[in-house]
Amino acid sequence: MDAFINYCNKISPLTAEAIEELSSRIKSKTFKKGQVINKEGQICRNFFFINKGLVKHYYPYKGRIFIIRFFSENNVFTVLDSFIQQAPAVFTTIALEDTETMQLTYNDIQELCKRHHCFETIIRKIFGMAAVINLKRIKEMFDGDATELYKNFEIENHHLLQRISLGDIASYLGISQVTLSRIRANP
Amino acid sequence: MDAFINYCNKISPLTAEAIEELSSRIKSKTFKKGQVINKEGQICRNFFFINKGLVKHYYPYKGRIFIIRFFSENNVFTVLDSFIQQAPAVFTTIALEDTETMQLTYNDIQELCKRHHCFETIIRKIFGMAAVINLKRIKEMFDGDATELYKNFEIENHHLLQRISLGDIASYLGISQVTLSRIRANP
DNA sequence: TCTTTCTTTTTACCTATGTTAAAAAATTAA
DNA sequence: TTAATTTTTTAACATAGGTAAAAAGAAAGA
Repeated sequence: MDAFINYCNKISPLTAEAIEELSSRIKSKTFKKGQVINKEGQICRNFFFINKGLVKHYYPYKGRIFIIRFFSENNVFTVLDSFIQQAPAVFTTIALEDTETMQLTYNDIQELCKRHHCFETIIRKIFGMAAVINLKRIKEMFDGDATELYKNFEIENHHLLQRISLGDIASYLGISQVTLSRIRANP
Repeated sequence: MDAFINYCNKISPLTAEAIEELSSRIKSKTFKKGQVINKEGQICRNFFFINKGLVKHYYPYKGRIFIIRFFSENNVFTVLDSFIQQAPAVFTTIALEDTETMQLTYNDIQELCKRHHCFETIIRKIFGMAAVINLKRIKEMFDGDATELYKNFEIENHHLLQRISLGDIASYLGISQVTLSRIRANP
């Protein structure tokens, strides 16, 4: 829990009262490797902070899967569209490793934002950063051919390279496993 | 200006004081068709509301251009990454039609957020929506082949179809003009 | 109205990447 | 350690869509 409060404080300072209320609301929850955290069609009612582990967030389409993003320790995540609109998710989220999280419900976030301006500031900044990250992802998807996409991924996600399978990297880049294997063979 | 206040109030109510301060800070600015609003490399210092007109937001890469998004009347826009981080933009924004906007500076937004919790709530929601829209765009980019991408675009942007050139639509979909022309020929 | 410029379509050709299937390698379980 | 399962590589083939260039059409300026 301290890790999350720390994470928040780095973004913008929390008052003592906000920390107290936050602490009383936040709950911990762990997921086993391979466990579904939120399935498509299901409303995502929680906002997570990852203490430890790795998660993939994907879009199942015509039998293939397309990975939107990976989330790892010391980051927040939620099924953004589903959470914000409290509507069924089009994405599925599953744990790629045993994962420990802290969570706040939709209602917790609403109440904390309403009661503590300092917390609303933090959420505003988190949402802003999420928008920027998604924007960057759109840009990257345009960046040239499969080889360039992979080179880019290697640079941007160096720290995760060994933890993610080739198949999942291919799904993230929107190319086939075979193509990615070819790229690795002829660098 | 009323249009923007209206837009805000629909998201979450503003107090009278917030409206007053907002009114005193907001400025109007118009752009001629083809005029650059913000160029890559340049820091975007403003947050815009479009009263009238159409804008394209693109990523110039290796001689080609890739359009991230179109913005039209009754919507806010800014070069999100550049604005939030006050860092040089990687995108360029230009007016596709004569465009009338209202604008607030980075500093205006910071001050308004700090002084009026109600305004911070609105910005939080706007950023949240921006993140969701970008997420949706990522998803759409995975949606099948060029033909499906175009069908999708036709549905989602029906109201803009007649205002955007074939070349720009192709740039938005990440396909060549020739391919799009082929698609239109063989529906 | 005629000319110039910009946009869209068509044609021809080529290459990157998808698909399917099978072999090889690596990881996990027994 | 061996067996079972999963992941990665390799090969052969098919094709969607890219590039370049020219023709046709539409819009803008003189």
